[in-house]
Amino acid sequence: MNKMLISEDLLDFLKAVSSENRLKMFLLFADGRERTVNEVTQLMNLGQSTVSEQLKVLRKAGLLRARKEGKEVYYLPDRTSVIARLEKLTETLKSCC
Amino acid sequence: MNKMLISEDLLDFLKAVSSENRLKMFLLFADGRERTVNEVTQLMNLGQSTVSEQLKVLRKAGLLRARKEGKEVYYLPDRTSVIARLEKLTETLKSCC
DNA sequence: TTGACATATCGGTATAATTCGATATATCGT
DNA sequence: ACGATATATCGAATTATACCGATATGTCAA
Repeated sequence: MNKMLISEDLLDFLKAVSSENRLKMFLLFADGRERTVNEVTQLMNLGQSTVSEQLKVLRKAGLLRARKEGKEVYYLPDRTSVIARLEKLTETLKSCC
Repeated sequence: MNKMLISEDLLDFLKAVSSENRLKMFLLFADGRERTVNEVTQLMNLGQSTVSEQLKVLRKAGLLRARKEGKEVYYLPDRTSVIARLEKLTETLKSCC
């Protein structure tokens, strides 16, 4: 009855948070404040290009959103999307229980 | 207030479910029934050694438990642990929201 | 003890992910 | 238009992951 195939979206979400650095990066936003790529680069111990790429991964996976203002790009958590994906994950995994 | 460092356990859990094949493997147990390594091997399109290894990953990550009976090893979902880790994840990720 | 079977481990290979430095692109101020 | 700054993209190197076949280990039955 339950054709539980795994959605692309869910898998992207899981891949995004399965990297320690990316997860740390995301948790920088725990205060809800937005940050520029440069700010994140300072806080992480990684090169600028790396941070840019990984923030993009987090964005495509629905964890962050990006807002461009002048020459800067502000990233911020995508509250709605994160919650939706968490619920989807919970529903999927709990199917066994 | 919230010193949110990432636990090894949580990361293992995330890595385990971030692979499509491992996730499929886990979802085979959606009916709650236990299965041997061989049974899982039949259902997935993978070699026996691969399945054995990946089931071990799922077990170490707290998704499955293993029960040995004679020469067979029965795997089954670890309900309690899955739920605990899901809650931990949810709590961690929702810190931003 | 031997043979058959289930599972685990090992060694190797192919593929994918992470990271970097260099460079390209975009925007701003002068 | 030019220089400075922020970010993105590219190409390459390194490292990690997934997978396989072969083999080892453990268990049972004869």
